[in-house]
Amino acid sequence: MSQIKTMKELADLAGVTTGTVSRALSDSPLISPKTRERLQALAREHGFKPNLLARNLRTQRTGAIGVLIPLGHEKGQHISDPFFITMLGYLADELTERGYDLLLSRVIPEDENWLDQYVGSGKIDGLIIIGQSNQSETLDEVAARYRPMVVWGGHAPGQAHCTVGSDNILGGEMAAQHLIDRGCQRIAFFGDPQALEIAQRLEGCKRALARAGLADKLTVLPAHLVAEAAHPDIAGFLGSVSERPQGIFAASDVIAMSALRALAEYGLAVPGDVKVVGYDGLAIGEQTVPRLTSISQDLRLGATTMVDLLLRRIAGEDAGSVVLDPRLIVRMSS
Amino acid sequence: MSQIKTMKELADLAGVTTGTVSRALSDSPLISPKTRERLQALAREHGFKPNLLARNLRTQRTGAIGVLIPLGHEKGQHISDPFFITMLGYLADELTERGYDLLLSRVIPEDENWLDQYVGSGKIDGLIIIGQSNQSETLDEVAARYRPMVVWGGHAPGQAHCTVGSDNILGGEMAAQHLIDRGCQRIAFFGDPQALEIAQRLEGCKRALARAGLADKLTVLPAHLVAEAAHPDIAGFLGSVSERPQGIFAASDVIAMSALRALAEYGLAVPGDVKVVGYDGLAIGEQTVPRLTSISQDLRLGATTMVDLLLRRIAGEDAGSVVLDPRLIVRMSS
DNA sequence: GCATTATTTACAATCGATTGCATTTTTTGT
DNA sequence: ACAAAAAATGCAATCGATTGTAAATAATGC
Repeated sequence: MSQIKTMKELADLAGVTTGTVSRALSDSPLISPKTRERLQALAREHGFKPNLLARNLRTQRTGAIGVLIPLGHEKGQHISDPFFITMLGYLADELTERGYDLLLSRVIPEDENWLDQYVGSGKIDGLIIIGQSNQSETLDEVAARYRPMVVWGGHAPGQAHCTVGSDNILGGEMAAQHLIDRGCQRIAFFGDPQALEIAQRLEGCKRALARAGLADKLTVLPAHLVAEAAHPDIAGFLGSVSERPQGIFAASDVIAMSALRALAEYGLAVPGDVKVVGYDGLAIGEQTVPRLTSISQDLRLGATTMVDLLLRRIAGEDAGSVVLDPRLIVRMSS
Repeated sequence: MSQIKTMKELADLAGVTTGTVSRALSDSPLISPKTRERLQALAREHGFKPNLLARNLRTQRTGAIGVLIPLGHEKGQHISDPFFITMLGYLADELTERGYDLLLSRVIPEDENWLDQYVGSGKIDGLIIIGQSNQSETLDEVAARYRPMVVWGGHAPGQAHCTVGSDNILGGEMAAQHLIDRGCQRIAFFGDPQALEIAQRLEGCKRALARAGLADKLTVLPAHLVAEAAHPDIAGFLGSVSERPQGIFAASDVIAMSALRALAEYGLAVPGDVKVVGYDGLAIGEQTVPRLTSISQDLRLGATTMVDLLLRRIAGEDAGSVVLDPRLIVRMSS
């Protein structure tokens, strides 16, 4: 049995034209059930798979969604970052469920118009960007002319691009309030407020502290987001402060894990000596010792929502930003 | 300035034909420097990006490499598994560096000929598969007719598909020998030997134990690969065994992390009461408490090697399997 | 200055499928 | 059995680029 590569070959073999084959294989009602089945059987028998490029060129859709992270302020951050990776996994599940493929490309931050590499190249039907980093202006600018784009991150008033993310201010407030409830007075915030989301979490943290009259007890350590880079930041901090914090609010679970490790190295008990709260609610927090208390963002819901919005925008609808509720997950570290 | 979408438009604007534009933009020597620069400037000015689908259809290459995991024996395993994700990150880095995109699609294990979804659909130039699971036969079969395919995993004699992976038998031997060197007698192996790689690691483990005359001291627990599923397996095991093992060799770092957690819950000190060695050498092992001793597979090198082999196979060369050296990384858990 | 060669550019086929419209075949009504 | 309506198929343009070949223009030699 010769291998059938194109519709033309299959059509010749069956004594019909490619048009008929095309319709038969796509279950068009214009075709008689008899020939439809005959052609489908023939296609199956010869293992014929239509060339998707040709189909896509004709139908003007690719069936692929681009996913990327802009790493503006944090060069060292790798695609293998747990948060990104978790989100990527959910997106992959969600997109494939809906018949889309996921096209992952690395962003070269040096390139001025990095977004245009994707947009308009015809390779993707839409774009999901994970994390704004410090690229909000670029995103706003592109959003003006490219509609099918959804961004994971913080939502700020006046923002032109469509975002999905948790209420970072509320989440920050919840984390700080939890530490306060647990009896902490001196609180340290680990995270670099250059990124919008982290700035918002810090903002919420400050609000809770102010309400409790503890505004002057806050220390902010602009720790890196990458685990390897965060650890020395944190170890250095713990070694140098005169008054050890009673509670640590880490702006991400990855930072929190570095904090747990550094604390263990200093012989400090968690939650006995120091209580720790992370942010993200990653699965990895279940595996730390002690298991990590965290402000959970429902990333699965986040992924679903992003895909939802994106498909609606692809369909021409003008779907707007969504803010999700953060949730406190109390485990063993607080 | 109107938006130029196609070459035809640009050609009309410049008063030439699409052929000329095409050659000008691809720096063909058939074009005069003068018109080349004029057209390139015009293209830049109007932000023209050629449609990649059309190009790909014509040139018969897509510039994308498919990446997938077959999850034959472990349905619950998710794309967000740390090992897969780490490998994915390296692959993404490596592929994009060489100008390829990475197309990630989920595999539906129910579908009989899942591989044909990719192969021959014209969407990808080559395929990288991470982990053989229990699908070795399928892979062999497809490898016979589809050349540009490379698989991460164990290499077995008589295997038709091209693999890259560490020497799992040697790695298993190293892990067990390390535990023996540390004074362990009773050793437990955590991992399900259904998968080829894990079976090989167990084999190496057995060899080392036999050499030390400890062959009868081995217990095998076929723990799941997924962290959430592995934990109950392990906790149950620790709760039920009469003689607690002195050393644990976990077939993956993810399993090892579950073990660390379970041990902590049972009040057992690591490495005091029980010593633990993982496999993979994932970055996450740096963040556990205590930091995890592991048999490291150089995943970055692995990714580079896979891409190398794949591109050579795409070029028609008949590149064969590669076995990498495992390396023992001693941290704090042993 | 004219024939000849070297450069440039235009023309048109091609990649492999989809789809509106024309045409043929089948079915229905009477 | 024949006209009219309905269903099935064929025809050919199309998506947007690439590329071999032919044609037009410019450069060279004598």
